[in-house]
Amino acid sequence: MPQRITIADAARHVGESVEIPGWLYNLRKSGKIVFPILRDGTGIMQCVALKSALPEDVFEELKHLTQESSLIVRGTIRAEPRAHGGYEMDIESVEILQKVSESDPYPITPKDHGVDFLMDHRHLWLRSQRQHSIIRVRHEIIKAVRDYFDDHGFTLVDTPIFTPAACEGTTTLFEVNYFDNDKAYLTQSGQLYNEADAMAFGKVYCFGPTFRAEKSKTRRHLTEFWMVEPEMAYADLEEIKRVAEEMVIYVVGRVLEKRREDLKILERDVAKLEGVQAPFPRLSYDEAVKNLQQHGSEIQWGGDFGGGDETILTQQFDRPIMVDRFPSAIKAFYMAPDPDRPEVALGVDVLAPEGYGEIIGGGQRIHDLDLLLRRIEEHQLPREAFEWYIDLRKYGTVPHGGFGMGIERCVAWICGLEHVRETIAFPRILYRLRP
RNA sequence: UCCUCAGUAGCUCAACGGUAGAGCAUUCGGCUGUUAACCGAAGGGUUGUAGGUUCGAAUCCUACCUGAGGAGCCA
Repeated sequence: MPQRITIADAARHVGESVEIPGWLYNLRKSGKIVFPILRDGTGIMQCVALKSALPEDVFEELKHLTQESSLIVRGTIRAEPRAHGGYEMDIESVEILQKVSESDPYPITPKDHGVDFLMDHRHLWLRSQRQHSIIRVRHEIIKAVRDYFDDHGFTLVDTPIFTPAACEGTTTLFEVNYFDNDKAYLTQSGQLYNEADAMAFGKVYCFGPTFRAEKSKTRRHLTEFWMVEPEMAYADLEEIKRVAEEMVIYVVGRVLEKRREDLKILERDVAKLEGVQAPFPRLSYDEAVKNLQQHGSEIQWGGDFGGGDETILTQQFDRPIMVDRFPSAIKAFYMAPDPDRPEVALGVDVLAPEGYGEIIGGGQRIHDLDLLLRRIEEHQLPREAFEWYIDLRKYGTVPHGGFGMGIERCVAWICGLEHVRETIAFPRILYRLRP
């Protein structure tokens, strides 16, 4: 039996007789020679079958093979400059596991398709080259994020998905009716639990899915998305900004190092990613508002940025920017106020360049017991639900904070995608639950 | 939730008041180096649904359904 290899490994088996299990990606034929294009999940490789070199029935079978039929090809690997990827297999024999029916052919052809059709066939769309590249970049981003935190003294302490109380507004929560005496919700953030974990371990992070029942129908929103959230005890806003900047630079660098081929398939302008270096421009909210007004925005001090505002702001820079000290009034109850200017909060947003918008939001949390109690009251939150959270301010409270980074927005930015729906295998967006 | 746009062959689109068409996919034929291969032929349609205007509607009008883009909200 020949050795079984993958297409990604083909270069190391030149001249050897091997077998590759896979699927038929495409087939080109020209009389007495056919070129089956094989994919196996690790890559795509052209094979060559000559009528004169094969038994009649094998050649005929191959000639009529349909797209996405499953097969094992056996033959010899050869370096071939005419083939994409530089290697080719001279087919000696094939084993067809299943021939896709001609009467019900594979729906995704090598030609163009519309968004609706592709989304309805997402389970098959994942087989195409472009989707492979995106998912591989996503994998690298997640691995780089984990490596960054693992190598900088953070402990992974994951937080629950079912939560009894809201982290932010209650209008955007998914309610779950299961627990007898309590309403439960799907988490929108692990942050509150992260704070407890940080008081136990110092530096922690969580990484998992989060859920937002927002009626958002834009290219930047998913109802279910993945978020990484670090939280640090004894950290102030400047430290939080430093870590966010360092992590983003590390992640972008890793993708450039390991997944350059995929960025090429995605036709990403890597020069734009190579420019992602320290220091990121830092603006205060005050400066950002002034800047936006000068560029024709209607924004007034006290208001939140609109989608257009983020674009105006980020277009002026060649790398992500950090905007801090937003008005406390538009931020969550737990945000620490600036001691010198209580009307602004010690929060920071990181905005990606090229119009990709907010990828990180974070800041310093309130660590003073009395102030936290006051804020819970002002926001009319049920104190009972927050008793455990309040405890963190009773037993050895310290300045602390962290941030959350949305993985899908980060993938969309690094890959240069128009829409976040391609950044996850099975996206959940408004009005779309299937497949 | 609101605003805008779009639904025609399996897919991508054309026809914009007067006989519904092309490319790809599928089938058959041709081609020994193709690169979304190419060349020839065939099959494939209640034009999203319901109603209306008209001698005549894919085309104009109304409602609904589905999708896309955007707004608000957010990562």
